[in-house]
Amino acid sequence: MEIDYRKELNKSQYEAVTTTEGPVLILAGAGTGKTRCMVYRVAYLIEKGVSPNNILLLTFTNKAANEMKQRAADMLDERCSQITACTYHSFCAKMLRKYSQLIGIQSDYTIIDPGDCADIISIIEAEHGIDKVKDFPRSSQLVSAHSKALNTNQSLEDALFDMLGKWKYMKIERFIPDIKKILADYQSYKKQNNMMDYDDLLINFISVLKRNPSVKNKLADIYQYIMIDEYQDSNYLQEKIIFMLREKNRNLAVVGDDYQCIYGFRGSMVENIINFPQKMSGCKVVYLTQNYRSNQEIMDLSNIVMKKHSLEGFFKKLVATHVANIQPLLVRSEDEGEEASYILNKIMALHDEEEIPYHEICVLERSSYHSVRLEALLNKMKIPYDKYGGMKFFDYDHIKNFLCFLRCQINSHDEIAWFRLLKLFDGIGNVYARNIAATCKTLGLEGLVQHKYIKRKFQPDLENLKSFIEKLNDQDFQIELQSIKSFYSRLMDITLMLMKTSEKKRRELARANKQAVRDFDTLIEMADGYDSPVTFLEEIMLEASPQKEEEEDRMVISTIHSAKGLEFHSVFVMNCVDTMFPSTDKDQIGTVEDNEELRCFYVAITRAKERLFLMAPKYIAKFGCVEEGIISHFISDVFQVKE
DNA sequence: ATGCGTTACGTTTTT
DNA sequence: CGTAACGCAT
Repeated sequence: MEIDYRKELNKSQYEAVTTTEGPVLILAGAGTGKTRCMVYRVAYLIEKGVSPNNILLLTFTNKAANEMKQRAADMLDERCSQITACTYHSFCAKMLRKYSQLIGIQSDYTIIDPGDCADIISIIEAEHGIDKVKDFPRSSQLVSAHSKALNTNQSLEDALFDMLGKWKYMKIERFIPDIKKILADYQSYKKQNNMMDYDDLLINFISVLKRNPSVKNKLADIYQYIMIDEYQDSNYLQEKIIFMLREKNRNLAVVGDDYQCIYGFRGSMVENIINFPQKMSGCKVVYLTQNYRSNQEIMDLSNIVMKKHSLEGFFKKLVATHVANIQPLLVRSEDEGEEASYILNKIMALHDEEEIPYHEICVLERSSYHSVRLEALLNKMKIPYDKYGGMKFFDYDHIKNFLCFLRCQINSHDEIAWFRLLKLFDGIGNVYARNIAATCKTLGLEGLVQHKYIKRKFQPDLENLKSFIEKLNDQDFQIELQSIKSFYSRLMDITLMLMKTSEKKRRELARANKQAVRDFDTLIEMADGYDSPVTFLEEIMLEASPQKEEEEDRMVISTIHSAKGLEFHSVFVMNCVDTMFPSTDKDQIGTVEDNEELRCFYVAITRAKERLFLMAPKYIAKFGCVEEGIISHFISDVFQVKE
């Protein structure tokens, strides 16, 4: 099928799509057809005769990558789905499965998530005997400071300072040498145990490229055309990778919008996109400013807010295609309860009277707990919704524990997985678990029967566990998952029985257990199509959400961070009051944090196509107390307040 | 050393 | 209001 690019794209989009040689920066404001450009670009390259094998498309989530591949394939043909399209992390993971031996790492390494990292740090702290020192930062804090330092090329001290603030940093400053020692041990622990955290995927791939020019050249030759989505959110390490692959051939298209850089806390650097033209000589810059998404009223609001408050970046004034004669609304409800019921009623009105399908309605929130009241109402009224952001499926303890059964089966020396599993048994707490896990680290399964607490009452349980895991090895993957489900749920029942707590708590726990078992079924469904735990675990670690069934018409509740790239007929933005959204207040105007909040606000309002409701309760609950809700300083001077 | 009950304390966002 | 660190009794 022939595609008429000139007809289907506007002038700047056409330029963005057809500039295939050399570096190009595509500055695409919200709703200006960024994704469309990427999809057409893939099709264009392939139609021009470029082999799919030579195209690399890096996106922010693997979901986005798959969608773009699919759209290009639907438009042109199946060849489009043969391109390499994934996140930086998945790409590095794939490359390391091939090349990690070159830097002395086995290729069957395990990917660990920040929770596992924190567990490792705790174990190391215990070895050093500093697990009970007062004021010592929590292991999860050390993990994120360490990660931030690496991703931003900062010193550990600076990263900790940024994270904790001056006051708290002073309290922990004296621990810096200890922290550095722990982190050094942490690095060697991972190496010894054949593990990589998210940052290692990037860092180790960089060292492969650095130490092996032949590999670098080979990959540069394979991936002749590289495209990167959401470039404003790339960080120091990610840019480094791309620049290394682009030393010779410079066919690199980066797409993004500096106004939408909202991952600074994770090391994203707006400077990467802002300075891209300077860094890549001969770079062409294409501006996309024609907005196809929102009505002019919504565009006016976003233009005015950015003009008033934005401190840096390329100023872009976006133009809409149509006027709606409906203004965005600022809703001043009494409190958060009324905010929730206002949203609920409006949703029902939109759906029932204006016939807006649920999936065209979205509630956005700065933080994922803001919607608890609303969710209760939606459940009560049986309005179906999906929730994006916040706690993810694979972050839940029962899911992680479930996966630890698999991990122990695959690698019976996986200390971290043993540590988690052992704590499930009655009578085993942190200390016993740590020590027995350490034994398993060296002895594997035998560790369960050769540790130093062999006479304790939990020993029969451990022997049971041992034979259970041994049996797993002979089973088909699906059957294996079923066995784990029944083993683990029985374990949960027994633990509940042995507990001596109030009837209230007991009922609560029983309900949680039931939910857990339902989640296991979801997990088992997700594993359908995989025939081994190894590949399943890898995919899971890098894209942590179960795919939902498409049929039902469901509305969306999402954090703003997880709503990137999405659009809806009607959008509600919750809690537009200082300290909630933005999380900063008037006193912080001019700080980097405040500016990131502004960009976050920009992302939020530009998700709306037609209707936009900015919610601002007059009173908000804080730590159980009530506080006045002060209208977000980004909009207080823009809106006349409607009561 | 564990596990329960008490108090203090603090709020993001995620590959 | 909910969670996490702390202290006391097993």
